[in-house]
Amino acid sequence: MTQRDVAASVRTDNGNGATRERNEREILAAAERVFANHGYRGASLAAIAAQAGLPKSNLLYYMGSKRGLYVRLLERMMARWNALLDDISAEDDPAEVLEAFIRSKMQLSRRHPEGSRLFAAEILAGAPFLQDYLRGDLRDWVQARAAIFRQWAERGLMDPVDPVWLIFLIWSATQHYADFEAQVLGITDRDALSDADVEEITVFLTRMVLKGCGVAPRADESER
Amino acid sequence: MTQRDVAASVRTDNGNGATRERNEREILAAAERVFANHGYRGASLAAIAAQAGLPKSNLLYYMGSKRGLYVRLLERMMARWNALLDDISAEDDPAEVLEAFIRSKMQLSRRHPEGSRLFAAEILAGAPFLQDYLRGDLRDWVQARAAIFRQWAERGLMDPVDPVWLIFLIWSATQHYADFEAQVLGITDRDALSDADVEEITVFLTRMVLKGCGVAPRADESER
DNA sequence: ATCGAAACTGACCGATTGGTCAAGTATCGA
DNA sequence: TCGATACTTGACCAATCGGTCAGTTTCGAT
Repeated sequence: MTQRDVAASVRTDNGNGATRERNEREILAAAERVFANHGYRGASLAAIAAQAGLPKSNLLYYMGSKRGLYVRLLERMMARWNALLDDISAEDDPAEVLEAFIRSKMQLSRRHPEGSRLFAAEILAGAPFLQDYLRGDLRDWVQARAAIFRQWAERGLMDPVDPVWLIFLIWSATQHYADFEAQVLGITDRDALSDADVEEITVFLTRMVLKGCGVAPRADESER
Repeated sequence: MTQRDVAASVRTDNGNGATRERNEREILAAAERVFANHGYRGASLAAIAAQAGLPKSNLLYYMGSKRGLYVRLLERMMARWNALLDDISAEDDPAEVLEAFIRSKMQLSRRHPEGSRLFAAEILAGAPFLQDYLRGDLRDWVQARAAIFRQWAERGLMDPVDPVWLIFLIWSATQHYADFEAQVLGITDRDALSDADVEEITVFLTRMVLKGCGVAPRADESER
């Protein structure tokens, strides 16, 4: 962006790229909802366009094709995911790492429930678009963490549980509140989960996991 | 079943009702696969008919409509689910009950992965067909169990964790291996989960849950 | 004022959707 | 052998699908 362009977009909020940016944001949000509810095949461009308040032709003008739109949404969700995959080392405190892991995963589900459900629908369908990611980057990430968990176990900092099953346990438990939201709300007779609910669940899951695999709680987490 | 139907199926085992039975079984199996992969909207009768090896017209002859077929599959899955919702009382041993709970849920996901994914897709879509079930029978069942868990906690048999979150934890962790099978297999580089894998995961989850909420293991579960 | 590019959209396309229907064939008890 | 019932299926339907395209409007830079 040149300095003049910046000046232009400051001058008027519908400057050069602003229209495109706004419409794309609207389309992506609408598409995420529809794809999350009905999966790739079950989603229709007409439904997405209606949600976005745009003609179908306009939607295709920006996104090119249904497949392109879907892939773009998946990539955005994977980027959010990768953003919280911080590095850890065997020197870190297991309790701190596990709690941060659970908490950040829980917040991702909380902040992007539609994206989480979109991902879930993709996996349910057999991950036709994400095969390479699962067998590549994500597998590497899991194996790296697993190696560190094993070192912790050797040092007696936690029980010698299978690290991969442990990671799956944390993933499933946290993702549940986004993917199965309809079930959670129906059974607990709620309209929505409050921030307090989410915090309570986070604390519950953290305690279950830490105690379950024999990790001593953090120092500042007093017994009660 | 009417009296005439019973008489007919008793008379000859490949008699009148046998053709219907065989075709319906084939159709239901095919439909479960397709609905599980693509959800209600994403599934097409043509795809189901192709999987079942029947013309689409024949499929509709037996099932009446797409909606009717889908509802029938959901009801079949709920029946399987209800079949393992045995009654428990506060006098039972918490460790035994929790282990049986985890084990039977794990086996349900193992034996009927497509049914499990079908259910998951229905919930992902906002449970349009299962709202009443979730807010009725299933809620009652959860609340009944929760009451017993609380009694156990009062008697010091387990930590005073929120029973509902605990039930959701067990549901999500067990269901994960059916619903996210593609992810599990991709990350662990497997073609399928073996019986030994499932047993290992079951033992892992049982130990995590029992230890996590402070339940003493069963007497015959020796320490090692 | 004018020009080029970006944005926009209704009309339209062939393919697929769930579903109907009439015209069969198969199988059975009588 | 015969009528009834269950079963089978290709042809067909209106509606919807993802996508194309030509034509128009909008808008900033000159």
